[in-house]
Amino acid sequence: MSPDLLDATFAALADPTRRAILARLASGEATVTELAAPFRMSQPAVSKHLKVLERAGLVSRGRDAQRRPVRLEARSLKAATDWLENYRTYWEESYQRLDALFGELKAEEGTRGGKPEGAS
Amino acid sequence: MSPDLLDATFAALADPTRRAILARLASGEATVTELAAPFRMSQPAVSKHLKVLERAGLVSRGRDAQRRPVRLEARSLKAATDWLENYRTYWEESYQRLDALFGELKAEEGTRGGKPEGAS
DNA sequence: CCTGTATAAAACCACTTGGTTATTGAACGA
DNA sequence: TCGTTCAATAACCAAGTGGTTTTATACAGG
Repeated sequence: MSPDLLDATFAALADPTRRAILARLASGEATVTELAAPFRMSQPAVSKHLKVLERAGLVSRGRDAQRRPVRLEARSLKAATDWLENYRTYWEESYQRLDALFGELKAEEGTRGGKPEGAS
Repeated sequence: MSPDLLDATFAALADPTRRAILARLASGEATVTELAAPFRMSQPAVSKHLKVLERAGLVSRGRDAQRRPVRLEARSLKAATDWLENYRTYWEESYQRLDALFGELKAEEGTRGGKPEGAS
């Protein structure tokens, strides 16, 4: 995933209204007015949110007469999740490795030459 | 995870500088000036980014004399990832369920009473 | 006690964001 | 063709963001 897309995706997910829109879309396509209804918010406001979601690739638009149905774009949702998952795993591993090392050093220092725990 | 924390977390992750800071922290604690060095950016700017990361719980600060070492907060990183993963799974499942249903309906309609594909 | 160092805080600026209302555009239905 | 409906665009506004420079604070060490 490109950094720009990551920026756009996380930024898109950072808004509760947009997360609610995604949640709503999980139960099927919807038009802009349908999406706007529950939000006590004007139609243009929702259109703006949709544009943000679209720029992040989280959503795509169809065409049905004058309606522009919105649908979840599962693929790019998965891409974003995978990215986070991979990085998180890596970060966590590094952290734990360092933490273990630090713990070892501290233990050594404390006991002056008698490693207490099962340090490899 | 509370909506506010989700907002803060995704917003924090939406900035490439902050993601780079997290990546850097995976290889160990660092001070503000250490973190600021590679970024051709002033120290206060980095301090602001750190405050954003801290508000999201992604990072915590220690105290070592006048230094304030920053460390990755693996736990809340995991919380965020888990949240996304759960929701993504749910969304994707709903989507696929609906998509399959839609495919079935279309097939029925198209062939007028002779399901062509292996629809269960 | 003064000096240097590490960080935070303040004040400021340009740009973006999330919202509004009003207007325009596109497609249908009669 | 005319009105209606769904959505996008425009123009605007308040508040937030990401950066700056300058100033203040806290601590260590001679």
